[in-house]
Amino acid sequence: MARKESVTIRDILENAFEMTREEGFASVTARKVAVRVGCSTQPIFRVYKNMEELWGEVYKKAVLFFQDYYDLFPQMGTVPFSNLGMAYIAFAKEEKNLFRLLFLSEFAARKSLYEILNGKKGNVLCEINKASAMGCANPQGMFMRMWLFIHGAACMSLTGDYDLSDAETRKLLEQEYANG
Amino acid sequence: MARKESVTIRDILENAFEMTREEGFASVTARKVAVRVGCSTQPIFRVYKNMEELWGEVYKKAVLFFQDYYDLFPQMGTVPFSNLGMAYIAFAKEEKNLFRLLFLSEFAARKSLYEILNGKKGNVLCEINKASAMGCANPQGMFMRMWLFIHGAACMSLTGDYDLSDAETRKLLEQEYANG
DNA sequence: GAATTAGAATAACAAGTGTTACGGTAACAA
DNA sequence: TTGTTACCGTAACACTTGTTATTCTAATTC
Repeated sequence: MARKESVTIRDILENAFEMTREEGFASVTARKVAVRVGCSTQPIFRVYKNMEELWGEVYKKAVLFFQDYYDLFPQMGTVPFSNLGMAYIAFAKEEKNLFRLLFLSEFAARKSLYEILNGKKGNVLCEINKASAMGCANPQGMFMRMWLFIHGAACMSLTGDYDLSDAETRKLLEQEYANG
Repeated sequence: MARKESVTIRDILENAFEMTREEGFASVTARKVAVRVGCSTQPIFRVYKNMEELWGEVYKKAVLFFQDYYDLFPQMGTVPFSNLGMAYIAFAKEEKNLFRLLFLSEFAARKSLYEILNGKKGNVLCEINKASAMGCANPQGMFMRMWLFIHGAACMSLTGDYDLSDAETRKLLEQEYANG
C-alpha cells in the first residue's frame, strides 16, 4: 500500500540526544539533526509535531540516562549520600552538557532536582533511611546539607573551578557527613 | 565641521547591561539593543568593533556590579566567609541572569571564580586571614569547603530548588564553619 | 548661506532558525 | 501491471541573527 519508512523515530531521538551530549542542547536544530541522521528535515516533522516536542523527548531521555548512570555507578563505602553524590559530581564532569540541561537550564524546572535524583527506585529516600538507621537524628536536614555541598562541587566543575580527585572528593563528603 | 553624536557609548553599554539583568545575556542582540536605546543598529558598530566586543564589556560591567553589590552588602556577624557567602547567595536570588553570566556561562571561564570574589580589595584573602586569626588551622581548605556549600545554595536557587530564608541560610553557614 | 564631514537611518546581504507546500518515489494491494 | 498512498527530498516562506553599503542629516567652518 504505502512506502516503507527509512528514518525511524529512534534514529532522530538518538542523534538529537548524542548531539546534546557532544555539542550542547542549543545545537539541536532541525537542519543539524537532519544532517547528522542523513536525511532531510521532513522525517523529523512527520514524527514530532514540532521541535519543542523533540526537545522535550531529549530532556526525558537525559533524565533516564542520568538515572541509569547512577544505577551503574560503583557503590563504595557506607556513608549515606556519598555514592549518590559521587555519581552526581562525576556526571557533571563527564557529561557537562547533559548536566546543564538537567540541573541548570530553564528546562530544569520541568522536574525538581529531588524527583530526578530519587528516580524510580527512590534513591534519595533509600539514603535517608540508611542515615536514619545509622543513628542520624535529622536525615532530611542532613540530605539538604550534603546536597548543597555536592551540587556546589558539580556546578563548579563545569567552569573548571573545581579540580579535586575522586578520592579527595569522597573524603570531603565523608567528613561532611561525619560533621553533621 | 561634523555632526554631533546623539548616541553615546554609555547609552549603549548601560542598556545592554540592563537587558542582561532583566531578560538574560542571550537577548543582547544588535537590533534589540538599538530598539531599547532608541536608535538604529549603526551607532553600536561605530562604537564597538562588533557584538563580541560589546558582550565582553557587558561581562566586565557585570563583574564590577557584583563587586559593588558585595561592598554594599550588610556585614553581619563575625564568622569568616559568611558575609561573602550571604552576599553571593543573595546575588544569585536577586540577579539570576547576571549570576548565570558571571558564574555558570561559557563566558565564566574568562575570570576565575576566585578572581571575581577577591575583587580589588582582596575579599577572600581578607576572610582567610580572619579565619587564621581566629585559630583556623587550614583556612584555605576551610574556604574551599565553605564555598562548595555556598556555590551549591546559589546555583540551586536559580532553578527554585533552594528556598531557605536568609536567617536559616546564615545559620547553616555558621554551623558549616563551626563543624570545620 | 555654502561646503565639508561625521553621525545615523535605511536597506540590504548572507547565514541561520522553525515550519510548510509540493512533487517525486517506492512499496504494497488489486 | 497498475493504482494507491505514505514517506521523503526540494524548495520556499517568514523570521532572526551579525554586519555592511548607501544615503540622508545636521553641525561646524568658511
